[in-house]
Amino acid sequence: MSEDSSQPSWDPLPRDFYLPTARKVAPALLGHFLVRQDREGPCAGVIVETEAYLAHDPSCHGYARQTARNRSMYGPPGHAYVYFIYGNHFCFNAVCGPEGVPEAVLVRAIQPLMGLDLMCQRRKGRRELDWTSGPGRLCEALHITRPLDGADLCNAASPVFIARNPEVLKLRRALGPLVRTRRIGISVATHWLLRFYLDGSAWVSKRR
DNA sequence: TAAGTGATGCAT
DNA sequence: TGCATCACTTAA
Repeated sequence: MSEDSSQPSWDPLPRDFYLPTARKVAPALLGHFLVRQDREGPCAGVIVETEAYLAHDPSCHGYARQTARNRSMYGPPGHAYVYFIYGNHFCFNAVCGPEGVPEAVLVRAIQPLMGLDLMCQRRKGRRELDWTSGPGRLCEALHITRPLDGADLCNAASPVFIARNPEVLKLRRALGPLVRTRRIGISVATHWLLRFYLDGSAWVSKRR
């Protein structure tokens, strides 16, 4: 028995990967793997769309001050920041920058890789392109909810983590070009170019 | 294009 | 306490 779905050989990105500003980390995450494992089994996808939220960015949840909701953003890098929005949806972020500096990368879309049956179930049989093409959609497909807030993304035993793609450059070439645009759904700092995506992926949530 | 959904955070 | 806001999704 070499490897099976119960013992995947994922190699988590190290904590110092998340130490730089989210502006740098957001594009660097493209092509790596978001991995979720729970009682139902493992699920994973290629990260194809991200947005950076910065410490001195008025659209960042941590901009004003630390609160109960954004506490994880102020913690050490390489942990999850998961929040509930619009009464319906969760959004998943990777905390960046040193402890005390509230920065994070919102993962807006992944391209399904494994656990497709689970994603299909959780997304109620919708077409595959709609499973994970949006921040709320991917959280539903991977069953990412508030209890995962603060989870360690640098530990392969964690319920959610990010694994290194050893062929990330090759994959970026295949799914490129890498496009940088304005962020989606915000009302301030709307012109800042902090959204990044791989234009060749059909799972990108919105073009432009 | 707009309604739904409920936690959050700031103003009372 | 009250209420506007919200890093979204779906159905139309």
